[in-house]
This record gives sequence, C-alpha cells and structure tokens, in this order.
Amino acid sequence: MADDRAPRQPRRADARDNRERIVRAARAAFAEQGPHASLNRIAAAAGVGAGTLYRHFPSEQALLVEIIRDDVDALCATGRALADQPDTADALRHWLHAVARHATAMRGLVATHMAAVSRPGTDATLAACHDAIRATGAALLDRARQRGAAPTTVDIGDLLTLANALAWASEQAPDDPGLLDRLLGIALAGLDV
Amino acid sequence: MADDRAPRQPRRADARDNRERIVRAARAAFAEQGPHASLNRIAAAAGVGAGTLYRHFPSEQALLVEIIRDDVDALCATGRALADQPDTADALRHWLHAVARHATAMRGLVATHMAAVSRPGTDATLAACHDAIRATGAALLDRARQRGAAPTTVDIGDLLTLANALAWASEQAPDDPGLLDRLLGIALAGLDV
DNA sequence: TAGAATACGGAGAACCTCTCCACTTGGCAA
DNA sequence: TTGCCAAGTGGAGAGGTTCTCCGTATTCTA
Repeated sequence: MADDRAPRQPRRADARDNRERIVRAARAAFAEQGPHASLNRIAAAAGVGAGTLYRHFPSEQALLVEIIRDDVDALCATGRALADQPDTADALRHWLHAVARHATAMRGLVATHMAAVSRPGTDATLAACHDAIRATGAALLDRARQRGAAPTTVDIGDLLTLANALAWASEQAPDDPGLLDRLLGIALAGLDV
Repeated sequence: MADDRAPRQPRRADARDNRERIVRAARAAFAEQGPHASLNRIAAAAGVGAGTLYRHFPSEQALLVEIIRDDVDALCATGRALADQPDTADALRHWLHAVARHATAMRGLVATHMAAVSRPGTDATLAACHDAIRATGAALLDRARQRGAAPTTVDIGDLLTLANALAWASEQAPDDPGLLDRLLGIALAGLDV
C-alpha cells in the first residue's frame, strides 16, 4: 500500500515546478478521460518519470485531493453568501445543487471522495475538505430549521451524501445533461415541509 | 473489445458444469471483494483456465448479468404483487425500496448496471432486465397517478435512477446500514403530493 | 565552491484483462 | 462398441496497469 505522507511543499525549486506540472496534467487528464486516466500517461504528459509522480503524490487519491481543494473553498464561499438569503429553504436547496454540480465537475471525483470519506486512513486534507463542506451545510440547515423550513430529523451528512449520489448518477449518463437537476428536484421536493 | 456473443447453454455436459462452477465462484467473489474481484482468480477458484472463463463470459458484464437475472425476476414479481395494494403511493415507495435493496445485494453491481445501460452496445440480456424493471415500475407509477398520488411530471426512469444512486451511496458506506432507508426517506418524502 | 541533502527517472515486479491456438474430450453416427 | 470431429480447454503471452527501488543528477547551503 502507498504511503500517503508526501512532502506538501518540496524544498527545491525544480521539484516545486514538477509538482505543478503534474497537477496541471492530471487536471486535464481527469477532466477528459475520467477516473481511469493512467497515472503513467499523466507523468509522461507532465514530462516527468513515473517515480517522480509517485514521489509527489503517492496515490491517485492524493492527486485528486490537490485538484479539488480550490473548488471546495469556492463552494464554502458560496454557502456563506447564501446564508444571507431570506428564503432559507431555497438557500439550502441552492447550495445542495451547487455541491452536486461541483461534484460532477471532475468525472470520477465523487466516487473517490465518497469511498475515501467512509474509510479509515483517509487523507487528512480530504477530511478537512469534507469537514468544511459539512460545516457550511450545517449552518444553512440550522437556519432553515429555525424558520421551520426543514424537518428536524434530517441530517446534513445525509443531505450531502444524497447530493453526491445524484451527482454520481448523472455522471453515469453523460448524454442526459438535465438529469442532475431533475433528480435533485424529485429528491428535495419534500424539504420545505 | 470483447465479443459478447457467447453460447448461452453449452452443448457438452462438461462445459455446462464448468459454466456453473464459474458462476458460483463469481457470485462468491463479487459478494466478498466487490466489483474489482479478479476474473483470473475467479477462474482459478472455479478450477478452470482463464481462457475457459472468457469463453463462457466474454466480459465482466456478462458474468454479472448471469448473476442478477434471477434477482430481477423476483423483483418484478414483487412489483406485480404490490399492484394490488390499496395505498398506491405506498406501493410505489415500497417497490423503490425493494429495487434499491436488490441493487445493493451485490457490491459493485449498481455501478456496472448504470454504466452499461447508458452506453451503446449493452448486453441484450441486461437490457431486457432493465426493461422488465422499468415496465413494472411504470405500472405502479401509473396507478399511483390515477389516484393523484404522484406528480405527473415524474418519470419512472428518473425514479429508478434515483433508487440506484442511493443504493450506490449506501454501498460506499458499509458501516452505516441504516443509510439507504434514511436516504430513500428523504428523497421520496415529496412523492405523495 | 564543495559537500550534503534532495529529487529524478526508468527498469522492473506484480498485478490486471483478454486472445490465441495446439491440444483434449464428449457425444453421435455407423 | 468404436472412431471421428465439433466443441471445449488451458495456459502462455501481449499489452495494459500501479507502484517501488536505487544509482544518478541537481540544487541549496555553509
């Protein structure tokens, strides 16, 4: 099994450069070919050897984490902005849509994320991303609840899992671009009691 | 790409025997190790060579189809039985639960199924399974609609996709056995308008 | 500028799926 | 019963994958 402790910031300038090129190549490859993009090919595209790629990112998961970190920040910012909206249920619904859309932005990311979160030994950065999303969602859900706009029994973790599941489903049917919105529409219909 | 036309019923007794042993080994392997169970190992466990496995089942998908066919029949029977129930919305809900539970019975099956259905060149038997499930669900949905117990805009295909998506999500979190029911509860809350 | 710390890269180990084809065997016609 | 041949077998191997190892090269620091 791969050792997930790799230096986050290489000391040498050339290494930082390589790391950056690998991330760029990986972003392109994952977006284009999905989760099964070959790490060997990514290394070649970045102009480095396989050993170098694995030195920087000991696993596919580590690479994905690097790629999604920025997106998560944006998602949390969106959530904070929505917290000012008067219609609390609508804000929550909007945000769950955003979460699902974010999840589908990079094919195969949802599955990796979901699989990782529910398993021990998860990458610390990934766990932090997950916590940030969860906290943002919890704030929106609490606010909706204070206005009686959401059943008190619903858990924010479940809502996020739901959004991710629907994102995954819509990934499976790339020919049906409207699917994600339709599924979210059905699933969240019961949210504003 | 594999040629999916393999003889459904071998002429020779020894071949039928081998085929059966392969299916048994595959069922055990998929249930235990999930979708990534090695076909080589399955062949070895069945006591046949890799070539023999591939002669009977040209792809992993073909093997899975063999395994789920019986389950699909049972699912459709359940659907027909539910058609007599007075509470039409509840019947539909019950059946979607059954679909989701069926989907989680064999780890990794959902993903393979979903991926296959939305792609051209799908195995004919798998397509038939899918059609049977869809028809059963459509009957239940129509009946619910006639009593005004479901929004007229909801499509049975979307409901099935939803059920499969939630099944997939619950597969990702094997430590949380109640997840599937909770997610279905949230997602179907808006169904009895 | 020299030495030490750091990073590189590609050969190769160990897996995977799937194909090919020389060989074996079961079932049927005589 | 026997012998033929279509049907079936199995494992070597092609070509892919992930990931490791370690001799070599480069950068940083004192």
